[in-house]
Amino acid sequence: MKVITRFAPSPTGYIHIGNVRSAIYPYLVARKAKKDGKFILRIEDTDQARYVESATDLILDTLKWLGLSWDEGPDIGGKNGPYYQTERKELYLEYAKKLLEQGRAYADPTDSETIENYRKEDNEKKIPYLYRNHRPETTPEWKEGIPIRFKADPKPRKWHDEVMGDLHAGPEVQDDIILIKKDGLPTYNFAHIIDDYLMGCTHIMRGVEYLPSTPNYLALYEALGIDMPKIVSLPHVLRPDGRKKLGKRDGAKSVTEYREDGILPEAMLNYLACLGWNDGSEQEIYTKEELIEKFSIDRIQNSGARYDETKLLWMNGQWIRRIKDEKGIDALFEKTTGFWPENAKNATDEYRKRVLDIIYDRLKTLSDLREMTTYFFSDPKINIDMLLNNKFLKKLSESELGSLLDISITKLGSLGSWDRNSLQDALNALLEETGKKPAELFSLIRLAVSFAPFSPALNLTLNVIGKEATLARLRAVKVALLSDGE
RNA sequence: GGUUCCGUCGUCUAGUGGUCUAGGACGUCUGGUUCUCAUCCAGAAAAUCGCGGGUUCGACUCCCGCCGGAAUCACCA
Repeated sequence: MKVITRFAPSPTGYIHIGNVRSAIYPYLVARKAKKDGKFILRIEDTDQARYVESATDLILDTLKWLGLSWDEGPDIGGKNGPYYQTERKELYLEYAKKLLEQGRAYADPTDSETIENYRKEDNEKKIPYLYRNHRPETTPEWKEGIPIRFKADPKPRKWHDEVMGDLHAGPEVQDDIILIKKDGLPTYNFAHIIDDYLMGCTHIMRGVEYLPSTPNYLALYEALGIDMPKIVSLPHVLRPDGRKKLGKRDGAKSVTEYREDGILPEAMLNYLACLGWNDGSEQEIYTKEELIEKFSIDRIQNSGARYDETKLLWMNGQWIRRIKDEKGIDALFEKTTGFWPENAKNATDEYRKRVLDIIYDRLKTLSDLREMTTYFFSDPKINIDMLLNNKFLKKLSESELGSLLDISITKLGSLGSWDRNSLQDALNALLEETGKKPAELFSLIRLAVSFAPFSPALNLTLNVIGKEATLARLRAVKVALLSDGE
């Protein structure tokens, strides 16, 4: 059984999280069918007014980042090309002419002003606006510059939707839709039907917003003598704060914006795939391969799902840890390029890996690296107030803090080996020597060395910072403390 | 307004007539992991299954009505 799916975006801008799922799901379905599956990418650029030059590249880039691949498309070609609808203009015309000959379509010379009036009149009369009620009595021979309209065959229609189940609609939603526009290009309504047929698509997966137009498509299939493909309506991704469909106007970010924010493509794919789909098990984290293996259309949810960034963030953290734990620090490190703080630019990869190794399990996004790791790469700005206001340290006097620093400097300075274990032993010994609680002594050293709100375990932090830098920083704080007291 | 779709914890969801005094995950809260933040672990709170009728010995699950929400009604896709 062949399974041919497609993603058919229009190049009007970036792909946002509200609509990538209509690329992910068909991809998954095609790949699940293995050798029998094919995923086609088609660019629906028939709207000249909204066309954005760079949009196609942006779309391709987004899909690639997510790890999606296609078997035919604008960049790689294929036997069903071309894959830009504007380049298929003659094809649509051919089929439109066929309908014209059959008397199932007509050239409509009515100007847009008149049409607008029809609409207004009907609205005032509170009757549903249907163009077929205003169908011109005589229509001219078709020639370029005149739109072609379908001649509707309104009747009750029933069909099956793989997600929504058995659906039906009455004649009141079927109308004389435009097939070919004045500019000679087809409308989406017509073009997609011809393309899907010619390209052999077996499943039409798209957002539910097309569901109300389906009766018109049914009529078109009928008139064209085309077997109807499987219709798979995908529920909307909803705004986090309400039940409305998420769109660019609601601030839906582009998928690639998340890449810049340090979201892993694995996490994005995982989150999006599971927003409105699950395999019935309690699994939450899925690799792309698992998704392909387990995905099934009949388990797609039929109600909309709110987009919840918190869960995405959680999932991203899970993926960061998973990559490190399963593939090692090098695999994670490769993904951190571009996310390091400015002052890390002269550090070696080796050093950065050591930093990553002790900090990775507190990352939610890769870009957290920028804020969380600066003190590993250069001496932090000394902030005595931060020390004095710390909830554990404010009980101690400045001279007491000073002598604690002295003892620490001496102890750590005499340390022969600077490895993690020796450091931990030394810190424990210091605890005993000073009689202080870890909360006090460790907070002091940690802050003196990092002046950061948080850091990894103290011995690990000192280990990476190194003996020389650690001692220098402690001494500098000691000096600053003295001058502060004067 | 017409048409169509949807309706289980705050959110994503499991659930296909009895095992549901409704399970999991995120989030929230509490406790633990020698400092912090996070991870991790343990635990808690959180859904009268939109409402009202029916069918049935029994309904979240089937039927009807209602209510609420959404989508769509372009020479845009």
